[in-house]
Amino acid sequence: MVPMTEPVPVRRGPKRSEQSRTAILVAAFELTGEVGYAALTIEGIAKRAGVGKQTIYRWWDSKADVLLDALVAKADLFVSVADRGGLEDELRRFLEDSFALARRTPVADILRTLMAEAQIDPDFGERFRTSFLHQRRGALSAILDRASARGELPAGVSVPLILDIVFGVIWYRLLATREPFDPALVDELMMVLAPREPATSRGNHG
Amino acid sequence: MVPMTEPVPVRRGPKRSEQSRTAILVAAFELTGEVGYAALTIEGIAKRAGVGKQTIYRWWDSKADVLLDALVAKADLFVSVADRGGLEDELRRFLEDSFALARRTPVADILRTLMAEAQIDPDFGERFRTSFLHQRRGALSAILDRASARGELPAGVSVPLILDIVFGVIWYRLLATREPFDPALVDELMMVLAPREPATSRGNHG
Amino acid sequence: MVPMTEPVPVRRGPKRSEQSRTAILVAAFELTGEVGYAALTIEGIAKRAGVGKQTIYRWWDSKADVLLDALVAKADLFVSVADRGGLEDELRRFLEDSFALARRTPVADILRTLMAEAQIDPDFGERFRTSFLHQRRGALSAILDRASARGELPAGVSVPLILDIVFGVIWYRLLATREPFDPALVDELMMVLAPREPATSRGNHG
Amino acid sequence: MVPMTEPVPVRRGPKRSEQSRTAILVAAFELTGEVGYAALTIEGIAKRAGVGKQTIYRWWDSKADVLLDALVAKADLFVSVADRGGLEDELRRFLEDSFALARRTPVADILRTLMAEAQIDPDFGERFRTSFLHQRRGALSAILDRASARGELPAGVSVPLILDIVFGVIWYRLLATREPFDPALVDELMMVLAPREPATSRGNHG
DNA sequence: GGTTAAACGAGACGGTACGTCCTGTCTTGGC
DNA sequence: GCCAAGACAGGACGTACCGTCTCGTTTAACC
Repeated sequence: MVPMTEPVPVRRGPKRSEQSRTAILVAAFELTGEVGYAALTIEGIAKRAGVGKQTIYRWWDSKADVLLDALVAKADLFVSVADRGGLEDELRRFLEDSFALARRTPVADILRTLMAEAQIDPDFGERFRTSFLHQRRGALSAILDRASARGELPAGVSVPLILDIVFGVIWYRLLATREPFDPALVDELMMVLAPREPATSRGNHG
Repeated sequence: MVPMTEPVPVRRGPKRSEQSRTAILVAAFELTGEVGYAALTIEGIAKRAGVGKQTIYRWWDSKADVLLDALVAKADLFVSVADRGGLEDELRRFLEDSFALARRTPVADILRTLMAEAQIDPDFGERFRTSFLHQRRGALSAILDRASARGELPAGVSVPLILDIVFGVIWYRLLATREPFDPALVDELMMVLAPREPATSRGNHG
Repeated sequence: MVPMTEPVPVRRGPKRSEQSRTAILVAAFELTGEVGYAALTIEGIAKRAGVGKQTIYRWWDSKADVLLDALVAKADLFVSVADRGGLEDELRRFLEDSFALARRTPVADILRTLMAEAQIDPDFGERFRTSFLHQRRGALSAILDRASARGELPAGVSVPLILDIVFGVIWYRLLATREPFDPALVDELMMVLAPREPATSRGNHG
Repeated sequence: MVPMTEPVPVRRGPKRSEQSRTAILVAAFELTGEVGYAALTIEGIAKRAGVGKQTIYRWWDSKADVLLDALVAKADLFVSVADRGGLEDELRRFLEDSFALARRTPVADILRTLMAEAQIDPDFGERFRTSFLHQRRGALSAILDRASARGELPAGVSVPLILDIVFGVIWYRLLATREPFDPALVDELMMVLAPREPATSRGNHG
């Protein structure tokens, strides 16, 4: 018997055009900025990118997916997660990086948009949650798990709760109040989530 | 001197049809449940309600505005804010009521949808924020201001921060994690926001 | 037997407002000139006339009927029919008057429009034919009948044929060629319809 | 030097669908017969033809243009113009053919409608005149020019006048009197337009 | 002089069609 | 076989009018 080789996909013809892909992402990014997501259309992207509509439909499921790719391609979404030896340092750094990201207007706009679309289009919601939100949550989770192992977390405050609070506050600001991401907010959050224990007792609020 | 009467706009002609208004709200509510917001159309609402499209356009700016009205008309959105003498009681009650609301599937679905639309349609966003979100925030704010006056708030934790945390956590669950509003979460939140000070030690939560 | 009196409609309440009627006719006339018949609407007439739509619907069946009334009210549609003793004189006079009428731009425009609407709206067509076209035809018919009695008509040329030719040529110019109603055309028509018999032989065209 | 080739518009993409075009013309024709021109709508044509509205708007300017195409496609609008050696024969043949055409109900109905629409929609009017009326006029004009060259026309009767009379009578019957196109009318018209010279007197050019 | 009914300006209403826009699919010809 | 171009069926958009129907006011005729 002949050993099975892998079924060889028989791909003939040209490979995916990187040039088209890039043009599409750029067009989507720019158009969102210019006309807003509501007025963003596949046709508009195609025309701006000098591309056939089919080329977009071939590789993405929706305009939100294009935008998600565009966001990742365009913006450096780095947030520090490195082990710096203590919750204080690491959490503060995470918050500062996250706030800095949320202050970059086009990034914030697209995040808002994607979170919105995730509510309206359930399929995209699934993709957005698993490919983006879970990943973000995992990053902070790593920091907090280390802190938990070190016994740095306040009693009664679980890791999931802190995740909910941190991301909750960030997204709530983005989506609801739209107030600026003031650095002072980092301090306030630190106070609640990683209170520095005074020598004698905590909670001493005169 | 004769007291000025208001200039009387002399409205002649037929009055707004309450019957049509109700039929539209019901239709919008039902259709959202049946086909989802993405497939909800003004035309569909009009047809279901047995109403001309113009009658919808005459009184609402968008399908999201219809849905917002429908939510308010349909759901009892009551959340307790009464002065019960102490933060502990009042905040817990507020959280429990809010969670209960967020557990009612159609209510949660419409809240998600409206928050999403608020991101995509800036005009509706403005209306949603001022007519709905601000009001909710004001309710909790009243509780917290009273508590602040009583000196019940932990040191370093401002009222706005608590507002952000409470609503942040609620909306983050609704929009992002979609995890159930477990009653235990109330306890956890209370622990962080209104820690019961035991006389001797911290974290003693019996 | 008691003689039948008319059934007495027992009309109480206000009489038809002549002011409204006039305002409507004027508005219809003006608007037709300004925006054209295609863009003429009952609503537009009502608004321009400062009148409720119902007032128009109460007294007219269609915008074409309003326009027909407006035409009659506005334009002096007199065409000479008087017995002048000979076909030559009378027919020439009739043609000249008719041409003069057809040269008055707004009159021609409205005639075109009404003839057009008569094709498209069969009910109005019926009214237009009986209340307007028949009357015109009757006028010329009177002239020709007199001429026929005097033996002035060329052999083999019946009255109905002349009616068809005269009105045919006029309407064809109005509707199809839109060429000016040149006075020379009167002469040409006279030549065909009422050739002046030279003493000796007919058809003597030197 | 290389001869310039035409710039070659490089038409890529699908060609116009003949199937859709035909379905549209048939639907327009049928619907006009069934519900009348006033109730004919682009939407109705599209639905009946199983076609998107855009496909109609892409290729035609108005429902009247569709109908004009439908008329040309559906009806054999042939009218004899051949040189038969004498005005008598040729004109009689032209009249008989034209009358026959005007007796075919759907043809007459559509002609009426198009002439009407030409009055109401000036743009269509222009197209109708140049693409249809001029052509008809040209046909008869050819006959008459030949006759004129042969000296067969009665003195004082110009070619344009005959054109006006012939088409005037036909259209006037179609639009105004709606009386049947009786064959006797041909004889009457011949008598006026091409009088057979009695044996004795002049003009006898047999 | 009070009653009653019609005509009125205004405009909300259920509808229908408009002409535009975009969807996602399909077709063509070039590379 | 991917691609740009773009025609296609479909369907919603938001607008404009249709003709009907209140509404409250004004104006006669009748009692």
